[in-house]
Amino acid sequence: MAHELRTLVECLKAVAHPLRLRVLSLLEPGELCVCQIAETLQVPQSSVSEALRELRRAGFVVERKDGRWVFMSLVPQDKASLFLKGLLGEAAALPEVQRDRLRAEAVKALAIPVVCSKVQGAAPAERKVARV
Amino acid sequence: MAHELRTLVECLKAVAHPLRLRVLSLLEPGELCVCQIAETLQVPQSSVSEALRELRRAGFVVERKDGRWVFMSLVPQDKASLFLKGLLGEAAALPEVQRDRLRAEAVKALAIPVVCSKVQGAAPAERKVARV
DNA sequence: CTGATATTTCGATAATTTCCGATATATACT
DNA sequence: AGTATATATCGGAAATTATCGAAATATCAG
Repeated sequence: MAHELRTLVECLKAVAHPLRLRVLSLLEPGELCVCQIAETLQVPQSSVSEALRELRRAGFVVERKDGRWVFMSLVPQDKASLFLKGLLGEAAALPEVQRDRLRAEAVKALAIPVVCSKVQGAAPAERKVARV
Repeated sequence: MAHELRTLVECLKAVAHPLRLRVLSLLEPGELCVCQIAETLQVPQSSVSEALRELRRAGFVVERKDGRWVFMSLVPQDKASLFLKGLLGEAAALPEVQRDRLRAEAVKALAIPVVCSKVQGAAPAERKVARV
């Protein structure tokens, strides 16, 4: 996997972050697109995008583009690694992660465009028109 | 192990650091005292002490005091965890870590007080009396 | 092309982490 | 007691990371 200390440390940093670890755990059962993740975790879409960029840099996930959306999934040989198996095992036991998984099931039941539209308008609690 | 996402992330942060990961790997074969680690890794003693504090906080190592010196070792049940086994396995393959191990063997061949005196006097080339 | 939608990148502040010398604490020795 | 030794903690400047709205990019649909 990593051939240098520096590289291994970068991998560890990538997962040593609550959002990124939740995203990684969400992907264990299978691929999801960015907006599905954002909706599931209720965080800004740009934050999800940045989290995925780091996970990709570290080599944990890969993307598959399909039209407008981007599906991310765990890379299979990483899934086989003792380290990642151990980590995902630990994570799967956490209540936060289990809640995320349930929520993901509900989100996956919806059509993707519906999910995406929810995400883009979601963030500011109250905001209607008011441009500058 | 961790019962909360926060906790698990703290554990990951603890090892997502080059010095701390090297220290953790050094301890795999068995306990070492602070000055042995500092001498092996050629870093300031205060840095080793801080690294060990973080590793202890994260629950990876425990201390055993013996007179003036403090021996640190991995906690056994952690060694059994899939996560740590995987991580230490990855780390053991790294050239930096292998070099550290060799150096540790040489250091362990010396008497501890000798090692300690090397460490404390290391940084400033020469200092003799001069007390304000 | 125009407009809508999905995602990425940018910008800029805030928060956290790193690093190591200096100092403090703790234990041993005399 | 005092001195020496081993480790811990502090201080605080520099570097890194987090965060998220805003702007940019890319793709689709007419």
